[in-house]
Amino acid sequence: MSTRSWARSGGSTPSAGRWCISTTSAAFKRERALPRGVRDDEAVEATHPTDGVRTRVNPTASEAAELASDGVDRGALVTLFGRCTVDYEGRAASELGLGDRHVMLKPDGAALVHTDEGQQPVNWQPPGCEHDCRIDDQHLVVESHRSSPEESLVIRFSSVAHAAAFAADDPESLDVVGTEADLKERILSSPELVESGFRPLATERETPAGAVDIYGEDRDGRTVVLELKRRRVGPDAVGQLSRYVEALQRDLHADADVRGILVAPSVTERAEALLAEKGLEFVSLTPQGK
Amino acid sequence: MSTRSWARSGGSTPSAGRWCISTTSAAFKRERALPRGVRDDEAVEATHPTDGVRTRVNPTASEAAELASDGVDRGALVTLFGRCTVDYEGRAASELGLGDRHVMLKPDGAALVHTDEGQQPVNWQPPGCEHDCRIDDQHLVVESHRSSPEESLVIRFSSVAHAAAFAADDPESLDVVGTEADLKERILSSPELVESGFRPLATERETPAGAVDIYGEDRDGRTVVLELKRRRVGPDAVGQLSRYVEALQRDLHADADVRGILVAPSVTERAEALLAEKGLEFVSLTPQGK
DNA sequence: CGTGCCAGGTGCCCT
DNA sequence: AGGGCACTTGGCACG
Repeated sequence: MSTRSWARSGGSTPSAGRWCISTTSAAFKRERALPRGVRDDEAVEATHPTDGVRTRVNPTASEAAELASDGVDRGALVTLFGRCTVDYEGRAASELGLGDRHVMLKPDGAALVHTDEGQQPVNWQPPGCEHDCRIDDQHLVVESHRSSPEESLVIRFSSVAHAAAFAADDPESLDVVGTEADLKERILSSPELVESGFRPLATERETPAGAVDIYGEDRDGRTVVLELKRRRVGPDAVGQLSRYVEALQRDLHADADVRGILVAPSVTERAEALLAEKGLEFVSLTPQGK
Repeated sequence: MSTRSWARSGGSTPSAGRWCISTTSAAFKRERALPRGVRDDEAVEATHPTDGVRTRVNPTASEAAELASDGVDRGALVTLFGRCTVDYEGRAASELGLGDRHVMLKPDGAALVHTDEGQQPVNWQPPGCEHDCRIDDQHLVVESHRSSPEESLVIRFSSVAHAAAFAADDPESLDVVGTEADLKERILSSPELVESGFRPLATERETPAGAVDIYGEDRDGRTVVLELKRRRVGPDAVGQLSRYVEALQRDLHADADVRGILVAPSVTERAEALLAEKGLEFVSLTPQGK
């Protein structure tokens, strides 16, 4: 009943992963023709473009384990819903008593345990894990494990209300607008937004303290360091800018006059006080038209 | 077809949420007796302890919308799998073309869109949203919306391969070991781990720059500020400690001698350089027995 | 509600 | 593999 993740052994490139998944869809249909001696509350065959679904309601532990193991083996996205306990040990350790949760096993090795509350999973495992679905003492046990760091997630079901395996084909990638990168582009194409006469000279300029977002000169030829934030900032951003300014002052000359400007939609009160204390400046700018 | 979230209107306390959900389970059973003129590939009735599951494979858009809307209304955890586009607009904005994804709508108003890759959802909405499941131009459209900030997530399905609603009862809370709080407890009960003669005087002591993790005195009566981190730290933590030390030096007396000690498993090279530069110290400690 | 900060943060890019 | 940092960060605790 041990399982193997295609996504890991098949290669880490997205295209390889996608290929696995599209073949999975066909494999699903072949599999369905086989008599398995199980109740047919599985997925009905469909001509739907999105095919490749295996489902089971209130399965036995064995049925759930078979479906989950098979799905993992085929590179499907597997979901389980039922009453379970969850134990994690790795960078930290955690215990979670019996309750109803939704478990998702991804073909890239990620595992997610969701309760009915919160955006974040109550427990998880990052991509790159091995999913193992087995029967232990008549119950379904799902274990996701990885090395470096050594981490293991063990989900013990007392009952499974639903098990499903989905063959997913997703060629698209997300396109986001309104990030810090957009703010950078905006400033580079319209430097006067920072102040009249500002000339950007480099981005990601390296200093002993790290890379500066935008490095340039003001109208008087003084060195200017910009730290960009896409949202309202607190003291941490001031510390970051301060480190860069100090590093550049050391790096250039002892008497170098380096201006540091924090560019963000707004600053908190404490951050503003820190800015004043360090002799740093602030310019209000937002990524997009907002 | 508009929906309403029980978890939001019913109150924000966990116990209230749980009460809603347990009643939901009963409501599910009542509902199931009603003839609805739909194919019965829904969940079979079961005596299983984890009950309250409605499932539909390859539903029509209307069937999926009905199941999802009904589930949301009843405070269930709703999942959809199918081919869809996703548009988000709020703090930022994003577009995602057609692909197979898994959508989860939680009774607390959270929404998650997962592809077959990655631990993180490709799109999401935090708790507190209103989920709306409707038919638009023959297709299922799910919209999760919230105000303050104004944010909306729109999922347009070209086809739905699977729809499900789960009544979840989860009375347990997660117990984690190995956090910064554990490290704090460890130091408070064994201050000599930091250094011989160290005496903690306060935790979360307020300074103009923020609250100090542990505040105390060394064997010579000098003020000591501890900044704790559960894992290996970078320059940010040094900046944090530095801010506290500077603030305390100002706050006490101009000539106050304040020591700053970073307590963590280890530090990066650049962080170590920053520590030396600022005259701060480092003590290696880990939350648990690790 | 905003401010500040931890998190098993995750993800991305770089060396 | 490790470092540095952005993120629609999320989540919590506190004023």
